Amino acid sequence: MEQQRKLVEPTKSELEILQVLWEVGPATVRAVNDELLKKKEVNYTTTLKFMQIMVDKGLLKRDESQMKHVYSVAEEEQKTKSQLLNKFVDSMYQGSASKLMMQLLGNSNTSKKELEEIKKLLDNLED
Amino acid sequence: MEQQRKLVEPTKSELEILQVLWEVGPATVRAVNDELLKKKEVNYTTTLKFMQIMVDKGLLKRDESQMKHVYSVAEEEQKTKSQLLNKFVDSMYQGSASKLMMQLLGNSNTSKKELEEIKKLLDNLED
DNA sequence: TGTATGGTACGAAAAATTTCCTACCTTTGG
DNA sequence: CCAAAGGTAGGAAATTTTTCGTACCATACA
Repeated sequence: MEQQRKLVEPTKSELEILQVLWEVGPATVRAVNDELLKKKEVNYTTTLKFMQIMVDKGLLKRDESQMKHVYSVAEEEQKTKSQLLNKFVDSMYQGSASKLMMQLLGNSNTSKKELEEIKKLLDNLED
Repeated sequence: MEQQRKLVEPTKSELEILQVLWEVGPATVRAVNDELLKKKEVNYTTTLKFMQIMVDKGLLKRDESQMKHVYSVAEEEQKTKSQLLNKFVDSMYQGSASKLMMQLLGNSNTSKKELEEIKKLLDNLED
């Protein structure tokens, strides 16, 4: 049963699967599950079910030409991440990227090295 | 039934309530609900229930000395936001703030004005 | 006084998300 | 050919999150 367009939000678990596919590219359920297993206990059929649901929702595409179906993401990694980031900025910082930055800067977890990186980025952006 | 310490994650709905309390400060259920109503349809008792649950989870505190209980957040806004941001950066950008920045920069929603703001921030940080 | 109004508490229904059991199919190797 | 291994499909149970009905208490005021 095919589903609609309208920008489906991945759930927590679905996002984990997206992460794996972003990292390793198109893959079988087995491969994805093995990857997930490095982080937490999860049953093969559970992962299978999720990936089926995600196809249904339009989050993934599936190549069924082989018995071992190969799944890949339906949207580009950057597009999806950007959507999620936007939603995050909107809901947490009233859409203000610089407010988010301030948080990041006041954040001990953001290292000096990171800050240098960021400055470099901005400088390059001048052009 | 009082709950544990261990950094409870607010759910989507709980986060909405936190947002309101961050904005208006300590408030009654009625006040929070009225605020929520500006954004979406929501029943008074639903909001009440959430806020009770949140007290239980340790996300909110409650002053019961008056009949109209007054709720306030249990943790500082910045602390909570910072936690959530960290989790977001970790899960989406492998903990790299500069990766997140790049996303933000490549993002049409981030305006020139925002970028200026951010540069200013970083410059001030030099000291 | 007593009734309308507006609060809280509680439990349970409804919906969404997560998990897993079972049936069944295909491939592989002895 | 048969059994074992490893796939998919689908339904349904379990859990978590969300929603709401109802009971009950307090206050206000006609």
